[in-house]
Amino acid sequence: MTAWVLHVDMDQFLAAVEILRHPELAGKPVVVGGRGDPTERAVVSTASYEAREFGIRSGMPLKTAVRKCPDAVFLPVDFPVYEAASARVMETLRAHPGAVVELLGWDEAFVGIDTDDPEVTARAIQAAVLEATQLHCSVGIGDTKVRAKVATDFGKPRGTYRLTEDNWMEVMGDRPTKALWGVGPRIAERLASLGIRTVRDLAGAPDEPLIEEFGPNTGPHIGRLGRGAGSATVDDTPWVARAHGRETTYQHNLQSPEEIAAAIRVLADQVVEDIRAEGRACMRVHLKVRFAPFFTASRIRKLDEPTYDPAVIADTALALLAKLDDDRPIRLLGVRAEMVPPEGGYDPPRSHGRRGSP
DNA sequence: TCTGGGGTCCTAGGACCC
DNA sequence: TCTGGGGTCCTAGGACCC
Repeated sequence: MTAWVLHVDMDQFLAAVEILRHPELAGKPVVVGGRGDPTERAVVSTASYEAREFGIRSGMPLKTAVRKCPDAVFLPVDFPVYEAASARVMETLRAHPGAVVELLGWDEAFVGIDTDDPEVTARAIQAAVLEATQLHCSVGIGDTKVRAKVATDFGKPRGTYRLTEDNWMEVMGDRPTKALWGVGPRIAERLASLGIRTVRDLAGAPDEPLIEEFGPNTGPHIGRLGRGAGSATVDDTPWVARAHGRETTYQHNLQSPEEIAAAIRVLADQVVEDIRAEGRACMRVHLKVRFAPFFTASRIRKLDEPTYDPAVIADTALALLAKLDDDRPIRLLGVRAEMVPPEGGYDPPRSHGRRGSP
């Protein structure tokens, strides 16, 4: 028996859930995003495969999507329904004998499992998820988390794919560094400035220039990504939130001090609901503001005393905003409350996009 | 036609103390 | 008159992911 990492990823998750309860939408271009109104300021959360054929992608403004496919069906994001579907999926994964399940998001998880035939296990998991939820998923198989995660894309839709030390370079070597999980456009650009463009370039790069460019922790981490190396340990410790925040893009830019203050109070009230539910007080307030046309700033302030008082959080956010001293119209405001850590701290300290050692 | 909302972690640099 | 290191706390801001 060998220890394997499986990465289970639901196919077109939000769109698939919507099609389940609206079967007449099967086969049609379906776009889930915002309030389902493509004339509003909002973006695509998930596009069905049919919608993707028109060039519609996640993160794209709804207004762009409707131009690409005027006949697409636009639906609002319905969080409670997706949460329920997600819970059934994760339950199913946990029920698989010997599986250790680490959630990565609503619609994906790592599954650690000892097996001689990971493809057979992957197929069994796909069948179990389909039976329990009528939803399809793809499964990446790897000898590390990074390789399993990257492998999933080659298995989509409804398939499996295996990436290990043996075929990593053959499959990934000529691809751009951006194809790696954890390398976004900015890091890809900085790597290119070092002459590193492909995964093979990165895998062969010595640590020193990476450390110089990205720092002592991140530099070697990025190098390891190029090799597909890294942790193979799937950790099922329940995730504990560090912070809760709310942000809103306004359909019309905010201009007057009164409407700005009112908007911040609304956000602070919502944030307090969330941290009360968590039972941990706010110790630091983060303000995020996007001025029109598109300049984003963020500021943080530690509170003298942890608090659940929405007025304190709102006043702190307003003070941070005042300090920015920028009177351009505002198109987005965000208030985030960093919470007091739980007794004994975060254990183990970890996260999804974890960077650095080990 | 401008570009969501929920998160996490990392790096750098200043302030301050010993 | 010039000026060491080490450590911690805090803020600013960047980057990534789903």
